[in-house]
Amino acid sequence: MGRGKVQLKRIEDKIRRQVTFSKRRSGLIKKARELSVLCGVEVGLVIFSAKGRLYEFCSGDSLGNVLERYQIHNEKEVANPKNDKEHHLESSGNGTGANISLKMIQSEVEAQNIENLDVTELIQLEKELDALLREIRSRKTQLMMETVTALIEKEKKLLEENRDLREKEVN
Amino acid sequence: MGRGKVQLKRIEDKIRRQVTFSKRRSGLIKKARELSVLCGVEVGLVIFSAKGRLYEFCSGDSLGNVLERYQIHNEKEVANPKNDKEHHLESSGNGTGANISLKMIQSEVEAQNIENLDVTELIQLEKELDALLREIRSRKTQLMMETVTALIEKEKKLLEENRDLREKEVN
DNA sequence: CACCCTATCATTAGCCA
DNA sequence: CTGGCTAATGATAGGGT
Repeated sequence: MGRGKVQLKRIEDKIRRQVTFSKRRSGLIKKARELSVLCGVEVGLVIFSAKGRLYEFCSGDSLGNVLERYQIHNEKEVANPKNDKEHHLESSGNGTGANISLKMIQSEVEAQNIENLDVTELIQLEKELDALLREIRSRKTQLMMETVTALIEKEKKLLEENRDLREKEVN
Repeated sequence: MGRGKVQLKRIEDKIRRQVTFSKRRSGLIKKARELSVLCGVEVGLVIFSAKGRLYEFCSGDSLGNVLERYQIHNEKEVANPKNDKEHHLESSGNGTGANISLKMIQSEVEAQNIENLDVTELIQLEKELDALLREIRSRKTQLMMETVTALIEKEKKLLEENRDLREKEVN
């Protein structure tokens, strides 16, 4: 396809490879979806980008058996931080862009049933969700770093305070 | 594709559906192979036919190989935490799987100049490094989570101790 | 079913904004 | 990097063997 014939070997140019990956990845996922819908079969697809990013497609549940491992993997990345956010991380900056976007998207999704959205709207929604996901991941790391730093400082202070109190007790 | 435009819904006619399944299945697998080769990424694909027959494609040796990575990865995540709970951020790095792999790879790379490796060896090396990178990223997250948990617990203890000491002082 | 053919539709490589 | 554009290749529905 395209202007030139395709060689069945690794694309050496980094940029071209990245672009091709992006295009063909979505194409492959589309094909997988079509196969599962048209033929009513279960399809599972996982793609690891060179940078270790995971892209996946899954048509049904029984296949979830196979892909469960990946979902477990995802849960560890997504679910765990969430718990701790409620637990301890909430002290740092909130009202972030992610939160705002999330609310906007949630209301958008609630406002009109997804079934009623056309392709353009779905693509737009998809983009927003993708961007949000990236933002969330980045934010997650940032928050965890801040939390660790804060906790270490707090620990230092408490240790000092503690030492002082002990000294007083001795006197 | 083909003589008629395609509808994005299940093909009702059994025969047509079966034929389409057969054709598109091979097409999908071909696309998956192309993506993995052209872009040098790992792709895993499983297709369950209506009768439960399994068709699969994997960029490496077997689909299990790709999935195995996560199993191994998960086992390590479950088995290791005990060792590292005591450590803080600064005291990381001991005989983890990642380190062992790293040493192996480092010695491998040092032993023979990269320039002298052939494509097969380079692909193998690439896979190892890719797997290692993913492992490291996951491990990073895990360690940070553990660190946060440990620090929170330590903070609790210190606060209690602190309170006790203050009470003593009052008396 | 599997393979062959071919008109048509679908995907995409290369470019550019 | 993200999004069109277009030419050209690639995939495939329908039909035959």
